[in-house]
Amino acid sequence: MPNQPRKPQNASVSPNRPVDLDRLDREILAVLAHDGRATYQEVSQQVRLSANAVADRIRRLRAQGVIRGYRADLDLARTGRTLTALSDVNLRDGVEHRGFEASLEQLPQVVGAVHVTGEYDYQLRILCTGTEELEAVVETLKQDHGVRELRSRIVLREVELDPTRALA
Amino acid sequence: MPNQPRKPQNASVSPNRPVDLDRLDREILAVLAHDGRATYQEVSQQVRLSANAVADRIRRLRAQGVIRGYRADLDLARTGRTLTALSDVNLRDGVEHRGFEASLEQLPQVVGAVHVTGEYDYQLRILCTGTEELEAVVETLKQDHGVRELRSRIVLREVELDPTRALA
DNA sequence: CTTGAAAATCGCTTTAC
DNA sequence: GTAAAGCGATTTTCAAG
Repeated sequence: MPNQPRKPQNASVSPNRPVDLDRLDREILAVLAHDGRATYQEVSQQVRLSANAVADRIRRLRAQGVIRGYRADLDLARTGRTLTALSDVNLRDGVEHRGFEASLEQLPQVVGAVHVTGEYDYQLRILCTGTEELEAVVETLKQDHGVRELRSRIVLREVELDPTRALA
Repeated sequence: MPNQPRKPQNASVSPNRPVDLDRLDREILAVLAHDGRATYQEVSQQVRLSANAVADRIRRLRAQGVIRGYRADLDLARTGRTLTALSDVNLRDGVEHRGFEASLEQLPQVVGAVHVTGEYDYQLRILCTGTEELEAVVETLKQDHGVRELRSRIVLREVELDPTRALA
Protein backbone atom coordinates (compact mmCIF):
# COMPACT_ATOMS: atom_id res chain seq x y z
CA MET A 1 0.00 0.00 0.00
CA PRO A 2 1.08 3.55 -0.41
CA ASN A 3 2.36 6.10 1.94
CA GLN A 4 1.69 4.40 5.23
CA PRO A 5 4.49 5.02 7.71
CA ARG A 6 6.00 1.58 7.84
CA LYS A 7 9.18 2.86 9.38
CA PRO A 8 10.02 3.11 12.20
CA GLN A 9 9.07 -0.52 12.54
CA ASN A 10 9.94 -0.39 16.22
CA ALA A 11 8.75 2.45 18.37
CA SER A 12 10.51 3.01 21.66
CA VAL A 13 8.09 3.78 24.42
CA SER A 14 8.51 3.97 28.14
CA PRO A 15 8.15 0.36 29.19
CA ASN A 16 5.90 -1.08 31.86
CA ARG A 17 3.38 1.68 31.50
CA PRO A 18 0.14 0.20 30.24
CA VAL A 19 -1.58 1.93 27.35
CA ASP A 20 -5.28 2.15 27.92
CA LEU A 21 -7.49 2.00 24.87
CA ASP A 22 -11.02 3.21 24.41
CA ARG A 23 -13.70 1.42 22.49
CA LEU A 24 -12.74 3.01 19.17
CA ASP A 25 -9.10 1.98 19.54
CA ARG A 26 -10.14 -1.59 20.18
CA GLU A 27 -12.42 -1.61 17.17
CA ILE A 28 -9.67 -0.25 14.95
CA LEU A 29 -7.21 -2.85 16.21
CA ALA A 30 -9.75 -5.59 15.61
CA VAL A 31 -10.12 -4.53 11.99
CA LEU A 32 -6.36 -4.38 11.43
CA ALA A 33 -5.76 -7.70 13.18
CA HIS A 34 -8.16 -9.26 10.72
CA ASP A 35 -7.00 -7.37 7.63
CA GLY A 36 -3.60 -5.80 8.03
CA ARG A 37 -3.87 -4.03 4.68
CA ALA A 38 -7.19 -2.34 5.25
CA THR A 39 -7.12 1.26 4.10
CA TYR A 40 -7.90 4.13 6.46
CA GLN A 41 -11.11 4.61 4.55
CA GLU A 42 -12.13 0.98 4.97
CA VAL A 43 -11.38 1.08 8.68
CA SER A 44 -13.27 4.32 9.07
CA GLN A 45 -16.37 2.78 7.52
CA GLN A 46 -16.36 -0.04 10.07
CA VAL A 47 -15.72 2.24 13.01
CA ARG A 48 -17.90 5.28 12.33
CA LEU A 49 -15.10 7.81 12.28
CA SER A 50 -13.54 9.99 9.63
CA ALA A 51 -10.64 8.49 7.74
CA ASN A 52 -8.38 11.22 9.06
CA ALA A 53 -9.29 10.50 12.67
CA VAL A 54 -8.68 6.81 12.06
CA ALA A 55 -5.30 7.58 10.55
CA ASP A 56 -4.36 9.67 13.58
CA ARG A 57 -5.30 6.89 15.96
CA ILE A 58 -3.46 4.24 13.98
CA ARG A 59 -0.33 6.39 13.92
CA ARG A 60 -0.61 6.86 17.67
CA LEU A 61 -1.11 3.12 18.30
CA ARG A 62 1.92 2.47 16.14
CA ALA A 63 4.04 4.97 18.09
CA GLN A 64 2.83 3.51 21.37
CA GLY A 65 3.98 0.08 20.25
CA VAL A 66 0.54 -1.47 20.47
CA ILE A 67 0.83 -2.13 16.75
CA ARG A 68 4.22 -3.75 16.33
CA GLY A 69 3.98 -3.95 12.58
CA TYR A 70 2.24 -5.76 9.75
CA ARG A 71 3.05 -9.27 8.60
CA ALA A 72 1.97 -11.60 5.88
CA ASP A 73 0.27 -14.63 7.40
CA LEU A 74 1.92 -17.60 5.72
CA ASP A 75 0.64 -21.16 5.59
CA LEU A 76 3.85 -23.15 5.69
CA ALA A 77 1.89 -26.39 5.57
CA ARG A 78 1.23 -25.60 1.91
CA THR A 79 4.94 -25.53 1.26
CA GLY A 80 5.34 -29.07 2.54
CA ARG A 81 6.01 -28.52 6.24
CA THR A 82 2.94 -30.44 7.32
CA LEU A 83 4.16 -31.73 10.67
CA THR A 84 4.16 -29.44 13.71
CA ALA A 85 5.56 -30.48 17.07
CA LEU A 86 5.58 -28.79 20.45
CA SER A 87 8.75 -29.87 22.22
CA ASP A 88 9.46 -29.25 25.89
CA VAL A 89 13.16 -29.02 26.50
CA ASN A 90 15.61 -29.05 29.39
CA LEU A 91 19.18 -27.85 29.02
CA ARG A 92 22.18 -29.69 30.35
CA ASP A 93 23.95 -28.24 33.37
CA GLY A 94 26.19 -25.34 32.46
CA VAL A 95 24.53 -24.55 29.15
CA GLU A 96 23.86 -20.81 28.84
CA HIS A 97 20.34 -19.82 27.96
CA ARG A 98 21.37 -17.09 25.56
CA GLY A 99 23.81 -19.37 23.86
CA PHE A 100 21.16 -21.99 23.38
CA GLU A 101 18.77 -19.44 21.92
CA ALA A 102 21.39 -18.13 19.53
CA SER A 103 22.20 -21.66 18.39
CA LEU A 104 18.59 -22.17 17.39
CA GLU A 105 19.20 -19.89 14.42
CA GLN A 106 20.91 -22.84 12.79
CA LEU A 107 17.73 -24.91 12.90
CA PRO A 108 15.23 -23.49 10.42
CA GLN A 109 12.60 -25.99 11.55
CA VAL A 110 12.42 -24.29 14.95
CA VAL A 111 9.97 -21.46 14.34
CA GLY A 112 9.19 -20.57 17.93
CA ALA A 113 10.77 -20.72 21.37
CA VAL A 114 9.49 -19.57 24.75
CA HIS A 115 11.38 -19.53 28.03
CA VAL A 116 8.97 -20.88 30.62
CA THR A 117 8.69 -21.76 34.29
CA GLY A 118 8.09 -25.26 35.51
CA GLU A 119 9.55 -28.63 34.78
CA TYR A 120 11.12 -27.64 31.46
CA ASP A 121 13.19 -24.64 30.43
CA TYR A 122 11.81 -23.99 26.95
CA GLN A 123 9.01 -24.96 24.71
CA LEU A 124 9.91 -25.11 21.06
CA ARG A 125 7.59 -25.10 18.07
CA ILE A 126 9.08 -27.25 15.33
CA LEU A 127 7.85 -27.37 11.72
CA CYS A 128 8.91 -30.38 9.67
CA THR A 129 8.15 -32.16 6.42
CA GLY A 130 7.65 -35.45 8.25
CA THR A 131 8.71 -37.65 11.10
CA GLU A 132 12.11 -38.34 9.60
CA GLU A 133 12.99 -34.68 9.66
CA LEU A 134 11.63 -34.30 13.18
CA GLU A 135 13.79 -37.18 14.31
CA ALA A 136 16.82 -35.49 12.82
CA VAL A 137 16.02 -32.17 14.51
CA VAL A 138 15.56 -33.87 17.87
CA GLU A 139 18.88 -35.64 17.53
CA THR A 140 20.62 -32.42 16.56
CA LEU A 141 19.12 -30.58 19.51
CA LYS A 142 20.50 -33.18 21.90
CA GLN A 143 23.88 -33.51 20.29
CA ASP A 144 24.76 -29.96 19.28
CA HIS A 145 22.57 -27.57 21.28
CA GLY A 146 22.94 -28.67 24.86
CA VAL A 147 19.54 -30.29 25.23
CA ARG A 148 19.42 -32.88 28.00
CA GLU A 149 15.78 -33.88 28.01
CA LEU A 150 13.21 -33.48 25.27
CA ARG A 151 9.54 -34.29 25.21
CA SER A 152 7.62 -33.76 21.99
CA ARG A 153 3.94 -33.70 21.14
CA ILE A 154 2.47 -33.66 17.67
CA VAL A 155 -0.01 -30.94 16.83
CA LEU A 156 -3.17 -32.55 15.49
CA ARG A 157 -5.01 -29.32 14.77
CA GLU A 158 -4.85 -25.63 15.53
CA VAL A 159 -8.15 -24.27 16.82
CA GLU A 160 -9.24 -21.15 15.00
CA LEU A 161 -9.57 -18.32 17.48
CA ASP A 162 -10.23 -14.70 16.73
CA PRO A 163 -7.00 -12.83 17.49
CA THR A 164 -9.15 -9.89 18.45
CA ARG A 165 -10.66 -11.54 21.49
CA ALA A 166 -8.01 -10.49 24.00
CA LEU A 167 -8.94 -6.86 23.45
CA ALA A 168 -12.28 -7.29 25.20
CA MET B 1 -3.43 0.58 0.72
CA PRO B 2 -5.08 1.01 -2.61
CA ASN B 3 -6.38 -1.47 -5.04
CA GLN B 4 -4.66 -4.54 -3.70
CA PRO B 5 -6.93 -7.56 -3.90
CA ARG B 6 -7.53 -8.22 -0.24
CA LYS B 7 -10.55 -10.33 -0.91
CA PRO B 8 -10.89 -13.24 -1.22
CA GLN B 9 -9.10 -13.59 2.11
CA ASN B 10 -9.33 -17.35 1.79
CA ALA B 11 -8.40 -19.10 -1.39
CA SER B 12 -9.63 -22.60 -1.91
CA VAL B 13 -6.96 -24.83 -3.33
CA SER B 14 -6.73 -28.55 -3.75
CA PRO B 15 -5.51 -29.72 -0.36
CA ASN B 16 -2.61 -31.99 0.42
CA ARG B 17 -0.74 -31.04 -2.70
CA PRO B 18 2.47 -29.25 -1.70
CA VAL B 19 3.31 -26.01 -3.47
CA ASP B 20 6.96 -25.83 -4.37
CA LEU B 21 8.57 -22.43 -4.35
CA ASP B 22 11.66 -21.23 -6.12
CA ARG B 23 14.24 -18.92 -4.66
CA LEU B 24 12.44 -15.78 -5.76
CA ASP B 25 9.17 -16.90 -4.20
CA ARG B 26 10.94 -17.50 -0.90
CA GLU B 27 12.60 -14.11 -1.01
CA ILE B 28 9.29 -12.41 -1.71
CA LEU B 29 7.62 -14.25 1.15
CA ALA B 30 10.44 -13.30 3.48
CA VAL B 31 9.95 -9.63 2.66
CA LEU B 32 6.20 -9.80 3.18
CA ALA B 33 6.54 -11.77 6.42
CA HIS B 34 8.70 -8.95 7.71
CA ASP B 35 6.65 -6.08 6.30
CA GLY B 36 3.16 -7.08 5.34
CA ARG B 37 2.44 -3.68 3.83
CA ALA B 38 5.43 -3.52 1.52
CA THR B 39 4.46 -2.27 -1.92
CA TYR B 40 5.15 -4.26 -5.06
CA GLN B 41 7.81 -1.74 -5.91
CA GLU B 42 9.52 -2.08 -2.54
CA VAL B 43 9.48 -5.85 -2.79
CA SER B 44 10.82 -5.71 -6.32
CA GLN B 45 13.79 -3.64 -5.19
CA GLN B 46 14.75 -6.23 -2.59
CA VAL B 47 14.32 -9.16 -4.95
CA ARG B 48 15.77 -7.90 -8.23
CA LEU B 49 12.64 -8.32 -10.27
CA SER B 50 10.24 -6.00 -12.00
CA ALA B 51 7.28 -4.81 -9.97
CA ASN B 52 4.93 -6.49 -12.42
CA ALA B 53 6.61 -9.85 -12.03
CA VAL B 54 6.54 -9.47 -8.26
CA ALA B 55 2.85 -8.63 -8.34
CA ASP B 56 2.12 -11.69 -10.46
CA ARG B 57 3.97 -13.96 -8.08
CA ILE B 58 2.31 -12.48 -5.00
CA ARG B 59 -1.10 -12.93 -6.57
CA ARG B 60 -0.26 -16.52 -7.37
CA LEU B 61 1.02 -17.22 -3.84
CA ARG B 62 -2.18 -15.72 -2.49
CA ALA B 63 -4.34 -17.90 -4.76
CA GLN B 64 -2.31 -20.96 -3.79
CA GLY B 65 -3.00 -20.25 -0.15
CA VAL B 66 0.64 -19.86 0.80
CA ILE B 67 -0.19 -16.30 1.79
CA ARG B 68 -3.26 -16.64 4.00
CA GLY B 69 -3.67 -12.90 4.45
CA TYR B 70 -2.16 -9.90 6.17
CA ARG B 71 -2.49 -9.08 9.84
CA ALA B 72 -1.48 -6.33 12.19
CA ASP B 73 1.02 -7.64 14.72
CA LEU B 74 -0.29 -6.44 18.09
CA ASP B 75 1.61 -6.24 21.36
CA LEU B 76 -1.10 -7.04 23.87
CA ALA B 77 1.37 -6.70 26.72
CA ARG B 78 1.26 -2.95 26.12
CA THR B 79 -2.47 -2.98 26.76
CA GLY B 80 -1.99 -4.49 30.20
CA ARG B 81 -2.10 -8.22 29.50
CA THR B 82 1.43 -8.80 30.74
CA LEU B 83 1.04 -12.37 31.96
CA THR B 84 1.14 -15.24 29.46
CA ALA B 85 0.57 -18.85 30.45
CA LEU B 86 0.82 -22.10 28.52
CA SER B 87 -1.73 -24.47 29.98
CA ASP B 88 -1.90 -28.17 29.21
CA VAL B 89 -5.40 -29.45 29.57
CA ASN B 90 -7.26 -32.74 29.79
CA LEU B 91 -11.00 -32.99 29.26
CA ARG B 92 -13.34 -34.96 31.49
CA ASP B 93 -14.79 -38.18 30.11
CA GLY B 94 -17.64 -37.56 27.75
CA VAL B 95 -16.77 -33.95 26.95
CA GLU B 96 -16.88 -33.35 23.21
CA HIS B 97 -13.81 -31.78 21.67
CA ARG B 98 -15.75 -29.48 19.38
CA GLY B 99 -17.99 -28.38 22.19
CA PHE B 100 -15.00 -27.54 24.34
CA GLU B 101 -13.42 -25.55 21.54
CA ALA B 102 -16.62 -23.62 20.93
CA SER B 103 -16.94 -22.82 24.61
CA LEU B 104 -13.51 -21.19 24.56
CA GLU B 105 -15.06 -18.30 22.68
CA GLN B 106 -16.45 -17.16 26.00
CA LEU B 107 -12.97 -16.78 27.48
CA PRO B 108 -11.25 -13.81 25.84
CA GLN B 109 -8.05 -14.53 27.75
CA VAL B 110 -7.60 -17.76 25.77
CA VAL B 111 -5.85 -16.57 22.61
CA GLY B 112 -4.65 -19.90 21.29
CA ALA B 113 -5.54 -23.57 21.44
CA VAL B 114 -3.93 -26.58 19.81
CA HIS B 115 -5.17 -30.14 19.82
CA VAL B 116 -2.15 -32.32 20.52
CA THR B 117 -1.07 -35.89 21.02
CA GLY B 118 0.36 -37.17 24.27
CA GLU B 119 -0.55 -36.88 27.90
CA TYR B 120 -2.82 -33.87 27.45
CA ASP B 121 -5.56 -33.11 24.97
CA TYR B 122 -4.96 -29.41 24.36
CA GLN B 123 -2.44 -26.72 25.00
CA LEU B 124 -3.95 -23.31 25.62
CA ARG B 125 -2.23 -19.95 25.45
CA ILE B 126 -3.75 -17.64 28.04
CA LEU B 127 -3.16 -13.87 28.24
CA CYS B 128 -3.97 -12.21 31.55
CA THR B 129 -3.45 -8.97 33.43
CA GLY B 130 -2.05 -10.81 36.42
CA THR B 131 -2.16 -13.93 38.54
CA GLU B 132 -5.60 -13.13 39.94
CA GLU B 133 -7.12 -13.17 36.49
CA LEU B 134 -5.25 -16.36 35.58
CA GLU B 135 -6.61 -18.01 38.70
CA ALA B 136 -10.13 -17.02 37.70
CA VAL B 137 -9.67 -18.37 34.16
CA VAL B 138 -8.31 -21.66 35.47
CA GLU B 139 -11.26 -22.05 37.81
CA THR B 140 -13.71 -21.26 35.04
CA LEU B 141 -12.10 -23.79 32.73
CA LYS B 142 -12.53 -26.51 35.31
CA GLN B 143 -16.03 -25.58 36.37
CA ASP B 144 -17.71 -24.58 33.12
CA HIS B 145 -15.69 -26.00 30.24
CA GLY B 146 -15.23 -29.66 31.12
CA VAL B 147 -11.56 -29.46 32.04
CA ARG B 148 -10.47 -32.28 34.33
CA GLU B 149 -6.76 -31.66 34.67
CA LEU B 150 -4.83 -28.48 34.05
CA ARG B 151 -1.14 -27.77 34.22
CA SER B 152 0.06 -24.22 33.62
CA ARG B 153 3.44 -22.70 32.99
CA ILE B 154 4.25 -19.02 32.99
CA VAL B 155 6.01 -17.59 29.95
CA LEU B 156 9.12 -15.77 31.08
CA ARG B 157 10.18 -14.56 27.65
CA GLU B 158 9.46 -15.16 24.00
CA VAL B 159 12.61 -15.75 21.97
CA GLU B 160 12.75 -13.60 18.87
CA LEU B 161 12.97 -15.83 15.83
CA ASP B 162 12.79 -14.81 12.21
CA PRO B 163 9.45 -16.08 10.89
CA THR B 164 11.15 -16.48 7.54
CA ARG B 165 13.48 -19.22 8.67
CA ALA B 166 11.16 -22.13 7.88
CA LEU B 167 11.31 -21.25 4.20
CA ALA B 168 14.94 -22.35 3.93
C1' DC C 1 -12.66 15.40 15.84
C1' DT C 2 -14.61 16.81 11.03
C1' DT C 3 -14.45 18.54 6.45
C1' DG C 4 -12.09 19.82 2.31
C1' DA C 5 -8.47 20.26 -0.68
C1' DA C 6 -3.69 19.54 -2.90
C1' DA C 7 0.23 16.73 -4.39
C1' DA C 8 2.49 12.31 -4.39
C1' DT C 9 2.20 7.43 -4.56
C1' DC C 10 0.38 3.07 -5.65
C1' DG C 11 -2.27 -0.75 -7.87
C1' DC C 12 -4.15 -2.31 -12.10
C1' DT C 13 -4.41 -2.79 -16.92
C1' DT C 14 -2.77 -2.41 -21.38
C1' DT C 15 0.75 -1.91 -24.68
C1' DA C 16 4.71 -2.80 -26.36
C1' DC C 17 9.47 -5.73 -26.48
C1' DG D 1 10.19 -11.92 -17.90
C1' DT D 2 10.99 -6.12 -18.77
C1' DA D 3 9.53 -1.29 -19.69
C1' DA D 4 6.28 2.46 -20.13
C1' DA D 5 1.98 4.61 -20.20
C1' DG D 6 -2.69 5.98 -18.39
C1' DC D 7 -6.50 5.61 -15.10
C1' DG D 8 -8.62 5.29 -10.74
C1' DA D 9 -7.98 5.02 -5.89
C1' DT D 10 -5.39 6.01 -1.70
C1' DT D 11 -2.23 8.25 1.59
C1' DT D 12 -0.30 12.24 3.32
C1' DT D 13 -0.22 16.83 4.58
C1' DC D 14 -2.17 21.12 5.22
C1' DA D 15 -5.84 24.10 6.02
C1' DA D 16 -10.02 25.79 8.67
C1' DG D 17 -14.07 25.17 11.74
